[in-house]
Amino acid sequence: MALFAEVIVDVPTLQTNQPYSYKIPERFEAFIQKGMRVIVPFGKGSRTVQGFVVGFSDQTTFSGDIKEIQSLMDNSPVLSEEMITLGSDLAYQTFSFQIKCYQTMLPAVLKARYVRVIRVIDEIDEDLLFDLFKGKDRISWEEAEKADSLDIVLKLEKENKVHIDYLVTDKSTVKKEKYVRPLLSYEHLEEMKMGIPSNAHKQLILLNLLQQMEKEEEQPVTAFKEHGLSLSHIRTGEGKGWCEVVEKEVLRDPFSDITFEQSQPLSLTADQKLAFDTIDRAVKTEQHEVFLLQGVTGSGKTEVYLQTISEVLEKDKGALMLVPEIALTPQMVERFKGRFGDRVAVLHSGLSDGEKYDEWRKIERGQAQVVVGARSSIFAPLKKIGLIIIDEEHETTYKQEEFPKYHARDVAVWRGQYHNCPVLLGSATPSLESRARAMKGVYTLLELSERANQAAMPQVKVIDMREEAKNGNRSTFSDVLLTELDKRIHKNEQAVLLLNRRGYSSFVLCRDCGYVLECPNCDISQTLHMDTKTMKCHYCGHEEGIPRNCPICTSPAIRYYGTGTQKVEEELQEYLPDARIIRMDVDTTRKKGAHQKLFKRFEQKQADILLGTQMIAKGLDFPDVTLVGVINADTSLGLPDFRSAEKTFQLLTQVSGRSGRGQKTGEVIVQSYNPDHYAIQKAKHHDYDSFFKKEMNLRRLSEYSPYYFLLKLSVSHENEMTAAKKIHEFIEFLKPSLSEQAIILGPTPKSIARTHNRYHFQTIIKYKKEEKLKEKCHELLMNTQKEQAKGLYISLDYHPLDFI
DNA sequence: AGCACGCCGACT
DNA sequence: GTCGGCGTGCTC
Repeated sequence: MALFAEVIVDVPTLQTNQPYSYKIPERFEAFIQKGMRVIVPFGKGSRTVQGFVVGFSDQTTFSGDIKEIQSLMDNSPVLSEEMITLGSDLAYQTFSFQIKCYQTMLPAVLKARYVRVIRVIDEIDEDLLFDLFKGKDRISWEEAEKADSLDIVLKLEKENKVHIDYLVTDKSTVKKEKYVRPLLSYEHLEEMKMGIPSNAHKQLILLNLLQQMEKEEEQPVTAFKEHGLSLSHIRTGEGKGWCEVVEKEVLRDPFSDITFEQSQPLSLTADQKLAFDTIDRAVKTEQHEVFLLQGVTGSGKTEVYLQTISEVLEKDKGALMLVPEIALTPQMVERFKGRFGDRVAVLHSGLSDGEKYDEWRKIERGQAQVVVGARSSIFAPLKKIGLIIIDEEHETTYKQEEFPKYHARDVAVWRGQYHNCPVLLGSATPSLESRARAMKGVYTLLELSERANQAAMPQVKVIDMREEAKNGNRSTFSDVLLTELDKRIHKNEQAVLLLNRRGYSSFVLCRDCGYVLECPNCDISQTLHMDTKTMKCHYCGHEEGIPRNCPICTSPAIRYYGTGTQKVEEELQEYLPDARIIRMDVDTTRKKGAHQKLFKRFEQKQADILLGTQMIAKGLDFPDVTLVGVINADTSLGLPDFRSAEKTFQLLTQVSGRSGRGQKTGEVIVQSYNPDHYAIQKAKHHDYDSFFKKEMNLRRLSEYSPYYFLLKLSVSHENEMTAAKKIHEFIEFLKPSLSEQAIILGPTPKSIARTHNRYHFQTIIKYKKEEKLKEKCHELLMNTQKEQAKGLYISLDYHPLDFI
């Protein structure tokens, strides 16, 4: 047996971001395993913290006294060998702490909770005992804090009158249910009937029910309650030795009250079959390969997923499928549960922590082999993975914006390599990065170019809002859109209206010519800052005055652009008084399950128009929707982001795909002040390929991804000068190790330059190949530990998606 | 993070 | 003289 356990402790700092050696007490020798959570003493006092055992060793270089592990928190490991390695890799790649990675990979309930308890161990002053301890022998740290008596407590501790216990627990609760078990045989129970009073009806019922069971068979107490028996009735029987009540561990099933209709595999189109065969070959030969499945909206990507997963299950392996949170609709869950039944575990944000934990255990124990879920499901504890799918791979929600700032796609590829299994990226509108990789042969491209049910792609009309303005229509809606909406209401068909409100930044747009003010250096939109009354570029910091007239057409109608959903709804109701409208935005969907309810209402045709933001663009399948309207296509074009055209194209394509899914052909109306913009024109013609070509060319010229990689460095401090000085200093530190090719944008104050009384600055490094950059960044973080401890905040984001 | 050690100002 | 302020450095 190894002498020491190597433990990653729950102290998220750089200095402690390494394994610590602990002695293994004899009593744990037989039980301790890699990947278990342990409680260890840490630091000078008697503080204890949670830790993860990541390895064992027979010797240690540490010269000080080595402490012992205090206790084990698990009976079996919560982290597999794979997860231990993945966590430490992830920490390095994302500039994060190992402990944070492990915590992110596990259900929230397994995270440590720390409780400090003050316990009286010697005679103390009676008044004090009464005042502070209320006559008890212990109180919690929080109670003492509330009573403002921490100074007294610390004094008492010095005098050895009280002891402070550091307790480590977690929030994991295993749900238990009570079961009844007869202890007597049928005949024996029959005899018992003689002995009870004639008016003891409940007892008689109980005896009868017990007689219907085999001896020692178990039935839940709830089954007895249906016959009018309470727990106390059963307890009486228990007292008489007829039966006993036992507790059994059960898994919460969030879908227990829903029955899923069994669904059968559909026959595949030629395209689908080809895609299926190609992926299936990689599954069968256990080859790691990344596939990009590019299929137009409605081309049946999901059916390809389902059938490939079936093959994976045949091989006795598991499959992992990631979808964006908002696409995790009951419709989607139904399709998976319908095909694979109980073998599916679903992880989404609507579940309680306890429910998530149970789904996690179901996977861990091998009771579920198919996992469907949002971003963090990429860490699902499947032991043998045969396939990983990322649906809507272009979605930005796959990148976590908090530490660790990981991208699920990168983790998917990592796990795919580990398990020797294919990774399948699916989208109607792949990110430029993925498509470019497919062109270079890094990924294998598979295409589905036709809709599965032979339905035609919807007709897209682009309405020039400048013309509308010229004709005196200054409202949110064009005449054409209103007319078409009215038609739908009378034909008893439905419409979806998208209010494009991507991001929160404001920009200025010319209402006469559609011009958006751009940065002369960075080719991205400038953002309006009312505090300084200027236009600013978020990338390089360029700043200029707010234009009074359009620099292109000299019109004075150049102004701030943006509208709220509620305002739009009111306006729409005015124009169409008979329309039944469902509004979906953050306000109406805040409550748990509100989302589903609203969709259900729309599905049951209790409304004519579904008006909403981004959340209505994805994955919905309503056969009676024959019109999709995009109210303001320009909002996403004006984003201060070099991906604004790509995001606009994706959004328009996705939302157009909602129209004409049934038998009737669909129509799409896009309102814009920039009707000729290529993102809008290419979306209109459903032409991904030529959009890709055009956008790639622009990216090459403006030196952005996928031609360049990006790294974002953010610094903040309560003192503006310090923050500014430091970020310059850090750039100077990194610069010498960069090649000629690298380009540094900024530094610049962030759009919200001051939050929580801190000043934020950021800089973006564009580069092609910098072998030493990552290492140098780690060096930077190590060198600045002291300053970081003194309130200087440094954050590095590898492949950032967010520049605001 | 949290705690102890350590070196300077206003009190019993 | 001491109590206690929070600056600094370490935690197997």
